[in-house]
Amino acid sequence: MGVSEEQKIAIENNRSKLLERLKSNGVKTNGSLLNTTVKKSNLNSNNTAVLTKNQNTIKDNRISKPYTSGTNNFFPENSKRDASSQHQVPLKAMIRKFDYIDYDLSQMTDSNGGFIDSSMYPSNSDSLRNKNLGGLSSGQPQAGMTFTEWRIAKANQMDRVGMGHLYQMDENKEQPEINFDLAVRKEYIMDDSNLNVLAPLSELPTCESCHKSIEFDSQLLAHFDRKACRKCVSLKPEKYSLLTKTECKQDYLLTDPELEDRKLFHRMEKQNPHSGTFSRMILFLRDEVEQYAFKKWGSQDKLDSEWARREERKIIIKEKKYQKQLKEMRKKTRAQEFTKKLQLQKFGGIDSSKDKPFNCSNTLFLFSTAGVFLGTTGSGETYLGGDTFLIFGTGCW
Amino acid sequence: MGVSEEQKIAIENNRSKLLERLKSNGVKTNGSLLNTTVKKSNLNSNNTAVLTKNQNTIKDNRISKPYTSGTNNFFPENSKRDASSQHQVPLKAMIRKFDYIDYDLSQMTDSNGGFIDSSMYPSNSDSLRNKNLGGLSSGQPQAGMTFTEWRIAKANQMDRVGMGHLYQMDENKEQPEINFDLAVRKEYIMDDSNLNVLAPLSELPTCESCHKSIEFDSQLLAHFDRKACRKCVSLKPEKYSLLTKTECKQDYLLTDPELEDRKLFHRMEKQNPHSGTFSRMILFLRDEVEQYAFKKWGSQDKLDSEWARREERKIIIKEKKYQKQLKEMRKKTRAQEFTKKLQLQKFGGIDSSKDKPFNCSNTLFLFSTAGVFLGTTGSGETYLGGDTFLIFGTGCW
DNA sequence: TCTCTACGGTCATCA
DNA sequence: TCTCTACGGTCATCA
Repeated sequence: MGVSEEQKIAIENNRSKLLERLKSNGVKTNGSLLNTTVKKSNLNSNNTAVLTKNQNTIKDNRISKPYTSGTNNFFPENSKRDASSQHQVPLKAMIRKFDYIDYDLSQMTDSNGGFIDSSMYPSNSDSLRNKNLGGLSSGQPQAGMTFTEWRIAKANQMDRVGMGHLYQMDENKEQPEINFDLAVRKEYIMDDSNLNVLAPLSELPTCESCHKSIEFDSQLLAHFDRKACRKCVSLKPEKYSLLTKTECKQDYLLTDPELEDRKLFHRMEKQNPHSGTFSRMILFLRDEVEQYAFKKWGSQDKLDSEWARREERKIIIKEKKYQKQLKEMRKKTRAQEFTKKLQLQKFGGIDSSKDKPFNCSNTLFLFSTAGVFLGTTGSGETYLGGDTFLIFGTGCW
Repeated sequence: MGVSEEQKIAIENNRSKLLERLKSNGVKTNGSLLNTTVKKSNLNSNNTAVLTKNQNTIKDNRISKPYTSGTNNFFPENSKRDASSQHQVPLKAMIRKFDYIDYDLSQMTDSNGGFIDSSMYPSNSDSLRNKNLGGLSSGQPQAGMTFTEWRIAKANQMDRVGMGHLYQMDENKEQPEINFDLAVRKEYIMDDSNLNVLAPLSELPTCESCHKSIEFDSQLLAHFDRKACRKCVSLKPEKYSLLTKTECKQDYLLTDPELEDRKLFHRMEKQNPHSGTFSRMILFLRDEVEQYAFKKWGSQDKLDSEWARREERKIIIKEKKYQKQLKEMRKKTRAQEFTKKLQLQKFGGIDSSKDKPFNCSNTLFLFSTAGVFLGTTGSGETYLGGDTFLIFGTGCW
């Protein structure tokens, strides 16, 4: 439908009102990082509001308060076992299947050629997802692993359920010079006898982001196969922050099947912050998700406009619903009033010429469903609440 | 919205037109059984048609050409191995897992207390669905079965994939006096040494429908645990006919999760009539489905009215879509015409006073989005194709 | 700082 | 005489 001048003005008004509201709710409209996402409640207005299409704003809404992967469970300073520092209410304990089941036959996949799953053997795992230690789909220690691999896999299990270290470290003990992060990369720093024979610095891989640090965020390394130092991780949330599954769906318009596809994204599971008995929270790496989403929707701009389109649509639908309810209400109220007035006229002594209940001051213009103009009602006719005409029918007018 | 007199007349017209069409398509509107269901194509009209609410008609549409369970695989006269008598095109062979896998570990259910599944032992199967032989969820022969039970289960497997008998019978051989149906009920007719010691007739159970026959439709017995003779089965399709899953969804408004719930309905699986490699066709007993649907929707009437409501809705939505397309088309055409005329006026020598392309003979009444009457356009103004006004806004008129 | 599945509908696609 | 899952959305409910 085309938009009249008057509508344009109304829309502009609404647009600026919305922007005001967003700002007052803590959403910044410049390029800096945001403290709040645009929540439903912010947009849930009864006015038909048009969303700003400013790219920065939309993008920034997406890169809102992130999960940083900086909370590194391998480091002693973060090794508090319970999550009470983050959550005021103590969480219910988590039920962890691998505590009492080592081999879950029900998780075996039917390969339609017997039940030998080549992915059980690391030497066979040539696919993208199996290539790295953190990506072993079950997170369980598997056959054919070295002890170090097993230890990492076990740590991943722990990470996944938010339980911290496999071997709890002494908090007072001084941090060893070679920390777990480096120990992980045994091919570089340890020989077969497990002695520390640190290779020359020039041969060590460095942070993918600053290309300086040789100490990596082990959570990122273990779960997402990315070598980045903790500093870069915390400084670049637009790349390294973690998103919940729900956020991925909302902000990047990904679907459940996509997010469930282990070949598409790495994932890290954590205890659900609401309760340990609830479904686990699933975290994705923004960088991976964003890359995929941009490809899926064609470009960042296309994703953004699709996002805006849907938000607008939501508002319009809400608006329509609201108007409908309002109309229903009004109809009902009028019918009640009408009945009351009738009763009063019948039984009371009201001067009906003074107090006609349903006279409309405006003339009604009657159209048939075909859009043909039928005529007008006389001024002062009684309006009984039913919709007696329709416009926008099939015909030409 | 209320309906004007003119609309009422149009609706009545459409209703009678629809009825004509339904009749000419072989859908009877009296109480007898139908040969055709009301297919989408029948209802797929561009007019806003109102469906008849005649209960018999709706019900009869539901009890349309049924799958009878009369094709009894236990009887020699029906023992043609392939389905070529029914299908002109030979079907592709079916892939049957149980031909090469005896125990499918991937089908094991995680009981969260180890993997001992009590339903594997018939003595433990006290639930409604496990109580009967046909209901063993996997259809596979299970541990602890007697040979007869195993034979029935095996026959069910065969039924399920539409492959007929386990032991093919000689078609020329005379039918034995005691047929398979009776043999199944060994507790009545056989002693432990498997000799035929037919019990007195008075002690045998009889058909649940006519209470006379002692020979039951074995398909119905095996899959649906119902003791009814083949005559009754074929005479009472409103009870004993079988419905595909798709039909259950369409006609009884059941959902996938309901139909997948093995505790709710018995089921029988057959080879997909389109191809053996497609997903198996799943058949349900109308009696069970109907009982459940009536309970689900409150009553038969409520189910019927819900069905009608949805059909009407579908038509209305189609109608709207069509009108929208039409309007789009017209708009486009007008724009093209307009351009053409302009070009002609510019370059040709047309008398524009005679041939004004877009003058509307009717006056336009302009409303704001708030429903406020703004005024009228002068007669003869040019209409440029955009919708320049909206009615039914928020205000009072 | 949540996740899953249900609902209503429609659809193509494939199996 | 088919079935399944995908899509878009919304929701309550429960976990």
